[in-house]
Amino acid sequence: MENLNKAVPSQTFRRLPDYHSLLVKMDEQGAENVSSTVIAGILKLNDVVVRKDLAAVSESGGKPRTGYAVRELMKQIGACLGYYNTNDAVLVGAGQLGRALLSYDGFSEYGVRIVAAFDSNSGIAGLEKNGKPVMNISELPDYCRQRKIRIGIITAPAKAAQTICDLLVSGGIMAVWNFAPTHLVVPEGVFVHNENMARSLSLLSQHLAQKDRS
Amino acid sequence: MENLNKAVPSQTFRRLPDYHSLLVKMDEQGAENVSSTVIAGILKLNDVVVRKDLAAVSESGGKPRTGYAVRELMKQIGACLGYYNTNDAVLVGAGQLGRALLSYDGFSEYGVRIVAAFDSNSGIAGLEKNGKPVMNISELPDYCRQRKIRIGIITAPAKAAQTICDLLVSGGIMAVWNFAPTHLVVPEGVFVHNENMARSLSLLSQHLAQKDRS
DNA sequence: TAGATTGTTAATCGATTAACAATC
DNA sequence: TAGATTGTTAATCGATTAACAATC
Repeated sequence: MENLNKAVPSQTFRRLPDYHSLLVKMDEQGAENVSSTVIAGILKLNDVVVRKDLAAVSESGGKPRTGYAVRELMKQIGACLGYYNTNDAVLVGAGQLGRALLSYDGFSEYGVRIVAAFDSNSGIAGLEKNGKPVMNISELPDYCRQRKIRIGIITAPAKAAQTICDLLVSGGIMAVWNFAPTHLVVPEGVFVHNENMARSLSLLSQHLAQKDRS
Repeated sequence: MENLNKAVPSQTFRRLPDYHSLLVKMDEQGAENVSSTVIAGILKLNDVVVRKDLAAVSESGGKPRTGYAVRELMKQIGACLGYYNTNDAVLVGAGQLGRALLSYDGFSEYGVRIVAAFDSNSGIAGLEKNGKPVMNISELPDYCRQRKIRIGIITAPAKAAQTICDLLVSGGIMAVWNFAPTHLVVPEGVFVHNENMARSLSLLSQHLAQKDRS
Protein backbone atom coordinates (compact mmCIF):
# COMPACT_ATOMS: atom_id res chain seq x y z
CA MET A 1 0.00 0.00 0.00
CA GLU A 2 1.28 3.43 -0.84
CA ASN A 3 2.06 6.23 1.51
CA LEU A 4 -1.10 8.25 2.06
CA ASN A 5 0.80 11.39 2.86
CA LYS A 6 1.81 11.67 -0.72
CA ALA A 7 -0.46 13.86 -2.81
CA VAL A 8 -3.11 12.01 -4.79
CA PRO A 9 -2.18 12.16 -8.50
CA SER A 10 -4.34 14.66 -10.32
CA GLN A 11 -5.75 12.11 -12.76
CA THR A 12 -6.70 9.89 -9.84
CA PHE A 13 -8.38 12.81 -8.12
CA ARG A 14 -10.48 13.46 -11.21
CA ARG A 15 -11.89 9.96 -11.04
CA LEU A 16 -12.70 9.96 -7.32
CA PRO A 17 -16.17 11.53 -7.64
CA ASP A 18 -17.14 8.74 -10.05
CA TYR A 19 -16.02 6.05 -7.63
CA HIS A 20 -17.82 7.85 -4.84
CA SER A 21 -21.18 8.14 -6.58
CA LEU A 22 -20.98 4.53 -7.68
CA LEU A 23 -20.19 3.36 -4.15
CA VAL A 24 -23.08 5.40 -2.76
CA LYS A 25 -25.38 3.64 -5.20
CA MET A 26 -23.99 0.23 -4.28
CA ASP A 27 -24.27 0.95 -0.56
CA GLU A 28 -27.92 1.88 -1.03
CA GLN A 29 -28.45 -1.41 -2.80
CA GLY A 30 -26.97 -3.23 0.17
CA ALA A 31 -23.69 -4.36 -1.38
CA GLU A 32 -21.01 -4.88 1.25
CA ASN A 33 -18.02 -5.63 -0.93
CA VAL A 34 -16.96 -4.85 -4.47
CA SER A 35 -13.97 -5.81 -6.59
CA SER A 36 -11.84 -3.50 -8.69
CA THR A 37 -12.84 -5.49 -11.77
CA VAL A 38 -16.53 -4.80 -11.21
CA ILE A 39 -15.92 -1.08 -10.64
CA ALA A 40 -13.73 -0.94 -13.74
CA GLY A 41 -16.41 -2.68 -15.78
CA ILE A 42 -19.13 -0.21 -14.83
CA LEU A 43 -17.02 2.94 -15.14
CA LYS A 44 -15.27 1.65 -18.27
CA LEU A 45 -11.81 1.91 -16.79
CA ASN A 46 -8.84 -0.44 -16.71
CA ASP A 47 -8.95 -2.53 -13.52
CA VAL A 48 -5.34 -1.76 -12.64
CA VAL A 49 -6.15 1.95 -12.80
CA VAL A 50 -8.94 1.36 -10.30
CA ARG A 51 -6.69 -0.56 -7.92
CA LYS A 52 -3.97 2.07 -8.14
CA ASP A 53 -6.48 4.85 -7.53
CA LEU A 54 -8.02 3.11 -4.55
CA ALA A 55 -4.60 2.26 -3.10
CA ALA A 56 -3.77 5.97 -3.23
CA VAL A 57 -6.77 7.01 -1.13
CA SER A 58 -7.62 4.03 1.04
CA GLU A 59 -5.72 3.33 4.23
CA SER A 60 -7.20 -0.12 4.57
CA GLY A 61 -7.13 -1.25 0.94
CA GLY A 62 -8.92 -4.31 -0.37
CA LYS A 63 -8.77 -7.98 0.50
CA PRO A 64 -7.89 -10.75 -1.96
CA ARG A 65 -11.00 -12.77 -2.92
CA THR A 66 -13.45 -10.35 -1.24
CA GLY A 67 -12.45 -6.99 -2.72
CA TYR A 68 -13.10 -3.63 -1.06
CA ALA A 69 -15.57 -2.81 1.74
CA VAL A 70 -18.12 -0.55 0.02
CA ARG A 71 -19.11 1.71 2.89
CA GLU A 72 -15.61 2.13 4.27
CA LEU A 73 -14.20 2.94 0.85
CA MET A 74 -17.02 5.40 0.21
CA LYS A 75 -16.18 7.27 3.40
CA GLN A 76 -12.46 7.32 2.69
CA ILE A 77 -13.01 8.75 -0.78
CA GLY A 78 -15.55 11.24 0.57
CA ALA A 79 -13.00 12.40 3.14
CA CYS A 80 -10.35 12.71 0.47
CA LEU A 81 -12.70 14.82 -1.64
CA GLY A 82 -13.39 17.11 1.30
CA TYR A 83 -17.09 16.27 1.51
CA TYR A 84 -17.02 16.28 5.29
CA ASN A 85 -15.49 19.69 5.95
CA THR A 86 -18.03 22.30 4.97
CA ASN A 87 -16.95 25.61 3.47
CA ASP A 88 -19.21 28.62 3.11
CA ALA A 89 -19.49 30.29 -0.26
CA VAL A 90 -21.00 33.41 -1.77
CA LEU A 91 -22.49 33.60 -5.23
CA VAL A 92 -22.37 36.66 -7.49
CA GLY A 93 -24.85 37.16 -10.30
CA ALA A 94 -28.41 36.24 -9.35
CA GLY A 95 -29.60 35.62 -12.92
CA GLN A 96 -31.19 32.38 -14.06
CA LEU A 97 -28.11 30.25 -13.53
CA GLY A 98 -27.23 31.91 -10.24
CA ARG A 99 -30.72 31.38 -8.84
CA ALA A 100 -30.63 27.78 -10.02
CA LEU A 101 -27.44 27.10 -8.08
CA LEU A 102 -28.79 29.06 -5.12
CA SER A 103 -31.88 26.91 -4.86
CA TYR A 104 -29.98 23.69 -5.36
CA ASP A 105 -29.29 22.24 -1.94
CA GLY A 106 -27.21 19.34 -3.21
CA PHE A 107 -23.93 21.20 -2.84
CA SER A 108 -23.90 20.79 0.93
CA GLU A 109 -23.51 17.08 0.29
CA TYR A 110 -20.19 17.90 -1.33
CA GLY A 111 -18.88 20.18 1.39
CA VAL A 112 -19.90 23.57 0.07
CA ARG A 113 -22.76 25.73 1.34
CA ILE A 114 -23.86 28.89 -0.44
CA VAL A 115 -24.76 31.38 2.27
CA ALA A 116 -25.60 34.51 0.27
CA ALA A 117 -25.96 35.90 -3.22
CA PHE A 118 -25.03 39.28 -4.64
CA ASP A 119 -26.19 41.17 -7.70
CA SER A 120 -25.57 44.59 -9.20
CA ASN A 121 -29.28 44.95 -9.91
CA SER A 122 -30.75 46.73 -6.88
CA GLY A 123 -34.21 45.44 -7.80
CA ILE A 124 -33.17 41.89 -7.14
CA ALA A 125 -31.20 42.79 -4.03
CA GLY A 126 -33.00 42.54 -0.72
CA LEU A 127 -34.99 39.49 -1.72
CA GLU A 128 -34.43 36.08 -0.28
CA LYS A 129 -34.07 33.00 -2.45
CA ASN A 130 -34.39 29.66 -0.80
CA GLY A 131 -33.77 31.27 2.58
CA LYS A 132 -30.58 32.93 1.39
CA PRO A 133 -30.24 36.71 1.25
CA VAL A 134 -29.62 38.48 -2.05
CA MET A 135 -27.64 41.67 -1.49
CA ASN A 136 -26.26 44.51 -3.51
CA ILE A 137 -22.82 43.86 -4.83
CA SER A 138 -21.39 46.86 -2.97
CA GLU A 139 -21.75 44.91 0.27
CA LEU A 140 -19.80 41.95 -1.04
CA PRO A 141 -16.24 42.61 0.21
CA ASP A 142 -17.34 43.51 3.76
CA TYR A 143 -19.65 40.52 3.98
CA CYS A 144 -16.91 38.10 2.92
CA ARG A 145 -14.29 39.61 5.18
CA GLN A 146 -16.51 39.62 8.24
CA ARG A 147 -17.55 36.02 7.82
CA LYS A 148 -14.16 34.85 6.58
CA ILE A 149 -15.76 33.32 3.49
CA ARG A 150 -13.21 31.83 1.13
CA ILE A 151 -15.20 30.51 -1.82
CA GLY A 152 -16.80 32.75 -4.45
CA ILE A 153 -19.03 31.57 -7.29
CA ILE A 154 -19.36 33.76 -10.38
CA THR A 155 -22.56 33.31 -12.39
CA ALA A 156 -22.51 36.70 -14.09
CA PRO A 157 -22.02 37.61 -17.77
CA ALA A 158 -18.49 37.37 -19.13
CA LYS A 159 -18.11 41.16 -19.34
CA ALA A 160 -18.67 41.61 -15.61
CA ALA A 161 -16.71 38.59 -14.46
CA GLN A 162 -13.27 40.17 -14.01
CA THR A 163 -14.63 43.12 -12.01
CA ILE A 164 -16.57 40.73 -9.78
CA CYS A 165 -13.53 38.54 -9.39
CA ASP A 166 -11.47 41.53 -8.24
CA LEU A 167 -14.16 42.37 -5.69
CA LEU A 168 -14.16 38.81 -4.40
CA VAL A 169 -10.38 38.84 -4.07
CA SER A 170 -10.52 42.14 -2.22
CA GLY A 171 -12.96 40.46 0.17
CA GLY A 172 -10.42 37.75 0.92
CA ILE A 173 -11.79 34.99 -1.31
CA MET A 174 -9.18 32.28 -1.94
CA ALA A 175 -11.05 30.02 -4.38
CA VAL A 176 -13.23 31.08 -7.30
CA TRP A 177 -15.70 28.89 -9.17
CA ASN A 178 -16.19 30.66 -12.47
CA PHE A 179 -19.17 29.95 -14.72
CA ALA A 180 -18.56 32.97 -16.97
CA PRO A 181 -16.99 32.01 -20.32
CA THR A 182 -13.92 34.14 -19.82
CA HIS A 183 -10.42 33.83 -18.40
CA LEU A 184 -9.90 35.52 -15.04
CA VAL A 185 -6.69 37.15 -13.89
CA VAL A 186 -6.04 36.66 -10.17
CA PRO A 187 -3.15 37.24 -7.76
CA GLU A 188 -0.78 34.43 -6.87
CA GLY A 189 -2.35 32.03 -4.38
CA VAL A 190 -5.95 32.49 -5.48
CA PHE A 191 -7.35 29.37 -7.11
CA VAL A 192 -9.72 29.60 -10.08
CA HIS A 193 -11.73 26.70 -11.39
CA ASN A 194 -13.49 27.37 -14.67
CA GLU A 195 -16.74 25.54 -15.20
CA ASN A 196 -16.03 25.45 -18.87
CA MET A 197 -19.41 24.94 -20.53
CA ALA A 198 -17.97 25.97 -23.88
CA ARG A 199 -15.52 23.11 -23.66
CA SER A 200 -18.26 20.66 -22.76
CA LEU A 201 -20.31 21.71 -25.75
CA SER A 202 -17.26 21.35 -27.96
CA LEU A 203 -16.66 17.83 -26.74
CA LEU A 204 -20.20 16.90 -27.76
CA SER A 205 -19.92 18.56 -31.18
CA GLN A 206 -16.53 16.99 -31.70
CA HIS A 207 -17.86 13.54 -31.02
CA LEU A 208 -20.74 13.98 -33.45
CA ALA A 209 -18.44 15.38 -36.13
CA GLN A 210 -16.17 12.35 -35.76
CA LYS A 211 -19.18 10.06 -36.18
CA ASP A 212 -20.20 11.91 -39.32
CA ARG A 213 -16.75 11.57 -40.81
CA SER A 214 -16.48 7.83 -40.39
CA MET B 1 3.92 22.93 -39.21
CA GLU B 2 2.21 19.69 -38.30
CA ASN B 3 -0.23 17.70 -40.34
CA LEU B 4 -3.71 19.02 -39.59
CA ASN B 5 -5.37 15.75 -40.46
CA LYS B 6 -3.98 14.25 -37.31
CA ALA B 7 -6.31 14.38 -34.36
CA VAL B 8 -5.74 17.27 -31.96
CA PRO B 9 -4.23 15.89 -28.72
CA SER B 10 -6.82 15.78 -25.97
CA GLN B 11 -4.89 18.04 -23.65
CA THR B 12 -4.54 20.58 -26.43
CA PHE B 13 -8.26 20.38 -27.11
CA ARG B 14 -9.00 21.15 -23.47
CA ARG B 15 -7.09 24.39 -23.74
CA LEU B 16 -8.64 25.59 -26.99
CA PRO B 17 -11.68 27.29 -25.40
CA ASP B 18 -9.33 29.37 -23.26
CA TYR B 19 -7.33 30.51 -26.27
CA HIS B 20 -10.57 31.24 -28.09
CA SER B 21 -12.12 33.42 -25.41
CA LEU B 22 -8.86 35.29 -24.97
CA LEU B 23 -8.59 35.92 -28.71
CA VAL B 24 -12.18 37.15 -28.84
CA LYS B 25 -11.34 39.64 -26.12
CA MET B 26 -8.18 40.76 -27.90
CA ASP B 27 -10.00 41.10 -31.21
CA GLU B 28 -12.60 43.32 -29.53
CA GLN B 29 -9.81 45.47 -28.19
CA GLY B 30 -8.46 45.86 -31.71
CA ALA B 31 -5.31 43.76 -31.39
CA GLU B 32 -4.21 42.40 -34.77
CA ASN B 33 -1.34 40.18 -33.72
CA VAL B 34 -0.29 38.36 -30.59
CA SER B 35 2.73 36.28 -29.65
CA SER B 36 2.73 32.88 -27.97
CA THR B 37 4.66 34.41 -25.07
CA VAL B 38 1.93 36.95 -24.39
CA ILE B 39 -0.81 34.31 -24.54
CA ALA B 40 1.21 32.03 -22.26
CA GLY B 41 1.72 34.86 -19.80
CA ILE B 42 -1.98 35.62 -19.49
CA LEU B 43 -3.20 32.04 -19.36
CA LYS B 44 -0.31 30.97 -17.14
CA LEU B 45 0.96 28.33 -19.55
CA ASN B 46 4.39 27.45 -20.88
CA ASP B 47 5.00 29.30 -24.14
CA VAL B 48 6.12 26.15 -25.95
CA VAL B 49 2.82 24.52 -25.00
CA VAL B 50 1.01 27.44 -26.59
CA ARG B 51 3.02 27.21 -29.80
CA LYS B 52 2.52 23.45 -30.02
CA ASP B 53 -1.20 23.82 -29.42
CA LEU B 54 -1.57 26.54 -32.02
CA ALA B 55 0.53 24.61 -34.53
CA ALA B 56 -1.88 21.69 -34.12
CA VAL B 57 -4.97 23.71 -35.03
CA SER B 58 -3.75 26.53 -37.24
CA GLU B 59 -3.14 25.95 -40.93
CA SER B 60 -1.35 29.27 -41.33
CA GLY B 61 0.64 29.33 -38.10
CA GLY B 62 2.45 32.37 -36.81
CA LYS B 63 5.14 34.60 -38.21
CA PRO B 64 8.51 35.24 -36.59
CA ARG B 65 8.67 38.73 -35.04
CA THR B 66 4.95 39.45 -35.51
CA GLY B 67 3.33 36.40 -33.94
CA TYR B 68 -0.15 35.11 -34.79
CA ALA B 69 -2.99 36.95 -36.55
CA VAL B 70 -5.63 37.33 -33.82
CA ARG B 71 -8.79 37.16 -35.90
CA GLU B 72 -7.63 34.38 -38.18
CA LEU B 73 -6.47 32.26 -35.27
CA MET B 74 -9.73 32.89 -33.46
CA LYS B 75 -11.68 31.56 -36.44
CA GLN B 76 -9.46 28.54 -36.88
CA ILE B 77 -9.85 27.57 -33.23
CA GLY B 78 -13.59 28.23 -33.37
CA ALA B 79 -13.86 25.93 -36.38
CA CYS B 80 -11.83 23.27 -34.61
CA LEU B 81 -14.14 23.50 -31.60
CA GLY B 82 -17.17 23.07 -33.83
CA TYR B 83 -18.62 26.50 -33.03
CA TYR B 84 -19.72 27.00 -36.64
CA ASN B 85 -21.70 23.83 -37.22
CA THR B 86 -24.84 24.05 -35.13
CA ASN B 87 -26.38 20.99 -33.55
CA ASP B 88 -29.86 20.84 -32.09
CA ALA B 89 -30.30 19.53 -28.58
CA VAL B 90 -33.12 18.58 -26.24
CA LEU B 91 -33.08 19.11 -22.51
CA VAL B 92 -34.71 16.82 -19.95
CA GLY B 93 -35.63 18.02 -16.49
CA ALA B 94 -37.17 21.49 -16.45
CA GLY B 95 -36.28 22.27 -12.85
CA GLN B 96 -34.27 25.31 -11.77
CA LEU B 97 -31.07 24.29 -13.50
CA GLY B 98 -32.88 23.08 -16.61
CA ARG B 99 -34.80 26.32 -16.96
CA ALA B 100 -31.60 28.27 -16.43
CA LEU B 101 -29.89 26.51 -19.32
CA LEU B 102 -33.04 26.80 -21.41
CA SER B 103 -33.13 30.56 -21.05
CA TYR B 104 -29.42 30.95 -21.62
CA ASP B 105 -28.93 31.81 -25.26
CA GLY B 106 -25.15 31.77 -25.15
CA PHE B 107 -24.91 28.14 -26.17
CA SER B 108 -25.70 28.93 -29.80
CA GLU B 109 -22.42 30.79 -29.87
CA TYR B 110 -20.73 27.47 -29.21
CA GLY B 111 -22.60 25.48 -31.83
CA VAL B 112 -25.42 23.99 -29.77
CA ARG B 113 -29.05 25.10 -29.78
CA ILE B 114 -31.59 23.75 -27.31
CA VAL B 115 -34.84 23.35 -29.23
CA ALA B 116 -37.13 21.79 -26.64
CA ALA B 117 -37.38 20.70 -23.02
CA PHE B 118 -39.07 17.71 -21.45
CA ASP B 119 -40.26 17.00 -17.93
CA SER B 120 -42.14 14.21 -16.18
CA ASN B 121 -44.25 16.80 -14.36
CA SER B 122 -47.35 17.31 -16.52
CA GLY B 123 -47.99 20.63 -14.82
CA ILE B 124 -44.84 22.10 -16.27
CA ALA B 125 -45.38 20.48 -19.66
CA GLY B 126 -47.20 22.52 -22.28
CA LEU B 127 -45.61 25.77 -21.20
CA GLU B 128 -43.07 27.63 -23.23
CA LYS B 129 -39.84 28.90 -21.75
CA ASN B 130 -37.89 31.43 -23.71
CA GLY B 131 -39.80 30.46 -26.84
CA LYS B 132 -38.99 26.79 -26.43
CA PRO B 133 -41.70 24.20 -25.85
CA VAL B 134 -41.75 22.15 -22.65
CA MET B 135 -43.31 18.75 -23.29
CA ASN B 136 -44.14 15.64 -21.37
CA ILE B 137 -41.34 13.18 -21.26
CA SER B 138 -43.44 10.51 -22.97
CA GLU B 139 -43.10 12.45 -26.21
CA LEU B 140 -39.31 12.54 -25.99
CA PRO B 141 -38.24 9.56 -28.14
CA ASP B 142 -40.60 10.38 -31.02
CA TYR B 143 -39.63 14.04 -30.99
CA CYS B 144 -35.92 13.23 -31.17
CA ARG B 145 -36.31 10.62 -33.86
CA GLN B 146 -38.46 12.78 -36.08
CA ARG B 147 -36.11 15.71 -35.92
CA LYS B 148 -32.95 13.62 -35.93
CA ILE B 149 -31.73 15.33 -32.78
CA ARG B 150 -28.46 13.90 -31.54
CA ILE B 151 -27.66 15.82 -28.35
CA GLY B 152 -29.49 15.32 -25.07
CA ILE B 153 -28.97 17.35 -21.89
CA ILE B 154 -29.93 15.81 -18.56
CA THR B 155 -30.74 18.27 -15.77
CA ALA B 156 -32.84 15.93 -13.68
CA PRO B 157 -32.19 14.45 -10.22
CA ALA B 158 -29.64 11.62 -10.02
CA LYS B 159 -32.32 8.99 -9.36
CA ALA B 160 -34.09 9.72 -12.65
CA ALA B 161 -31.00 10.20 -14.78
CA GLN B 162 -30.46 6.64 -15.99
CA THR B 163 -34.10 6.19 -17.02
CA ILE B 164 -33.99 9.48 -18.90
CA CYS B 165 -30.73 8.51 -20.51
CA ASP B 166 -32.25 5.25 -21.76
CA LEU B 167 -35.16 7.22 -23.24
CA LEU B 168 -32.76 9.58 -25.00
CA VAL B 169 -30.79 6.69 -26.42
CA SER B 170 -33.98 5.03 -27.62
CA GLY B 171 -34.75 8.31 -29.41
CA GLY B 172 -31.46 8.10 -31.27
CA ILE B 173 -29.40 10.52 -29.18
CA MET B 174 -25.66 10.05 -29.77
CA ALA B 175 -24.21 12.52 -27.24
CA VAL B 176 -25.38 13.13 -23.68
CA TRP B 177 -24.47 16.11 -21.51
CA ASN B 178 -25.13 14.92 -18.00
CA PHE B 179 -25.55 17.34 -15.08
CA ALA B 180 -26.89 14.71 -12.69
CA PRO B 181 -24.28 13.56 -10.15
CA THR B 182 -24.39 9.95 -11.22
CA HIS B 183 -22.66 7.62 -13.64
CA LEU B 184 -24.68 6.69 -16.71
CA VAL B 185 -24.51 3.36 -18.50
CA VAL B 186 -24.88 3.72 -22.27
CA PRO B 187 -24.45 1.47 -25.32
CA GLU B 188 -21.23 1.46 -27.30
CA GLY B 189 -20.98 4.52 -29.54
CA VAL B 190 -22.99 6.89 -27.37
CA PHE B 191 -20.84 9.63 -25.87
CA VAL B 192 -21.44 10.89 -22.33
CA HIS B 193 -19.91 14.03 -20.93
CA ASN B 194 -20.42 14.49 -17.21
CA GLU B 195 -20.63 18.07 -16.02
CA ASN B 196 -19.09 17.01 -12.79
CA MET B 197 -20.06 19.71 -10.29
CA ALA B 198 -19.08 17.45 -7.42
CA ARG B 199 -15.55 17.34 -8.77
CA SER B 200 -15.44 21.09 -9.17
CA LEU B 201 -16.49 21.60 -5.58
CA SER B 202 -13.87 19.11 -4.46
CA LEU B 203 -11.17 20.98 -6.32
CA LEU B 204 -12.10 24.15 -4.44
CA SER B 205 -12.23 22.41 -1.04
CA GLN B 206 -8.98 20.65 -1.80
CA HIS B 207 -7.22 23.90 -2.55
CA LEU B 208 -8.43 25.51 0.66
CA ALA B 209 -7.46 22.46 2.71
CA GLN B 210 -3.96 22.61 1.25
CA LYS B 211 -3.71 26.29 2.20
CA ASP B 212 -4.78 25.49 5.74
CA ARG B 213 -2.17 22.77 6.09
CA SER B 214 0.77 24.90 5.04
C1' DT C 1 -5.59 -26.47 -1.29
C1' DA C 2 -6.89 -23.85 -5.54
C1' DG C 3 -8.30 -19.79 -7.32
C1' DA C 4 -9.83 -15.18 -7.22
C1' DT C 5 -8.31 -10.90 -6.25
C1' DT C 6 -5.09 -7.34 -4.56
C1' DG C 7 -0.86 -4.70 -4.99
C1' DT C 8 3.73 -3.85 -7.01
C1' DT C 9 7.43 -3.66 -10.37
C1' DA C 10 8.70 -2.90 -15.18
C1' DA C 11 7.41 -1.36 -19.92
C1' DT C 12 4.84 1.67 -22.73
C1' DC C 13 2.62 5.65 -24.02
C1' DG C 14 1.53 10.56 -24.21
C1' DA C 15 2.35 15.21 -22.70
C1' DT C 16 5.47 18.71 -21.10
C1' DT C 17 9.72 20.99 -20.98
C1' DA C 18 14.38 22.21 -22.66
C1' DA C 19 17.47 23.26 -26.27
C1' DC C 20 18.10 25.07 -30.58
C1' DA C 21 17.65 25.83 -35.49
C1' DA C 22 14.83 28.46 -38.91
C1' DT C 23 12.81 32.75 -40.32
C1' DC C 24 11.25 37.26 -41.12
C1' DT D 1 21.76 43.29 -40.12
C1' DA D 2 20.29 41.96 -35.39
C1' DG D 3 16.91 40.25 -32.70
C1' DA D 4 12.45 38.64 -31.65
C1' DT D 5 9.66 34.99 -32.42
C1' DT D 6 8.16 30.59 -34.47
C1' DG D 7 8.56 25.62 -35.01
C1' DT D 8 11.02 21.23 -34.37
C1' DT D 9 13.91 17.70 -32.28
C1' DA D 10 15.46 15.50 -28.05
C1' DA D 11 14.99 14.82 -22.97
C1' DT D 12 12.07 14.56 -19.10
C1' DC D 13 8.13 13.69 -16.58
C1' DG D 14 3.77 11.53 -15.30
C1' DA D 15 0.14 8.30 -16.26
C1' DT D 16 -1.39 4.02 -18.17
C1' DT D 17 -0.89 -0.68 -19.22
C1' DA D 18 1.26 -5.31 -18.88
C1' DA D 19 3.21 -8.90 -16.26
C1' DC D 20 3.44 -11.15 -12.12
C1' DA D 21 4.13 -11.94 -7.22
C1' DA D 22 1.56 -11.83 -2.74
C1' DT D 23 -2.45 -13.10 -0.12
C1' DC D 24 -6.54 -14.81 1.84
